[in-house]
Amino acid sequence: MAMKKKVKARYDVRAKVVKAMAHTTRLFIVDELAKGPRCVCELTEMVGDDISTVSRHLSVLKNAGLVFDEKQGTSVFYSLHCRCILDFFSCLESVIKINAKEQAELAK
Amino acid sequence: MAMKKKVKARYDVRAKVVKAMAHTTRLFIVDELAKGPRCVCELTEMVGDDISTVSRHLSVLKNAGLVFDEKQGTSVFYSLHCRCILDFFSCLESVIKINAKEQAELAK
DNA sequence: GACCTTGTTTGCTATTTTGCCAAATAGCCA
DNA sequence: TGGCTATTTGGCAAAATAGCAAACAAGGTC
Repeated sequence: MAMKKKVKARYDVRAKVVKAMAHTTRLFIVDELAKGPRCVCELTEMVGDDISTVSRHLSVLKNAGLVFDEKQGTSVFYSLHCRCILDFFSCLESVIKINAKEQAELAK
Repeated sequence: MAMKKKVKARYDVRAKVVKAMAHTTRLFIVDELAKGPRCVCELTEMVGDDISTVSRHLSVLKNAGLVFDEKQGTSVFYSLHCRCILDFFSCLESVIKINAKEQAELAK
């Protein structure tokens, strides 16, 4: 009658990862971490939100298994867990480009 | 001081697409549409939610430019706008697999 | 037209997500 | 130890989402 439990569970796992990415700031952070490890205060500086907010975003990403952290002195450096996340961005760009083209088409 | 407007705008556009995918049911729907066009009632049957809920999910996907709809008699068929969305799933699976492996490693 | 069937929209409530501030924690250094 | 810096966590209010049910719309059929 409804989505089977097993099937639902599979999509739940996927959704967890997608949800972790589903925020402007977190997308920015992931992209930034692609360039290398960054500490919370560096990211905070770039993002411009309160440090507690940035820390919270990072914990969301960490919780989804997208990043990991390492303590170095009093700082905490975050890194991408797996560069395959970056494929996301190319997927995204394709979708966005195609939509833009479509939009332009309709505007004619 | 904060993320520059232009940069933020770019990530906002991306986030909109990711957010549209950030739901168990919507991920399921996208995957199902990969197999071909489906009408709302078919999807409703599979998902098991109220038809109004499914309709709303579809409008979210449509609004993000991920799907489009065509009326056929009294039914409305939805289709994937661009198959490149499916690359998302392979990205997701990579991430999930790697995390699972890591988990197993830690459990040792 | 009356009446289905299929979908969309609206109203409403419940839940989740955001993001700031303040308090708590942890590592350094004097 | 005290004080300073970097980060996390708890509390809380505002905003966004989710999902049901009822009202509404649009195509068919008789």
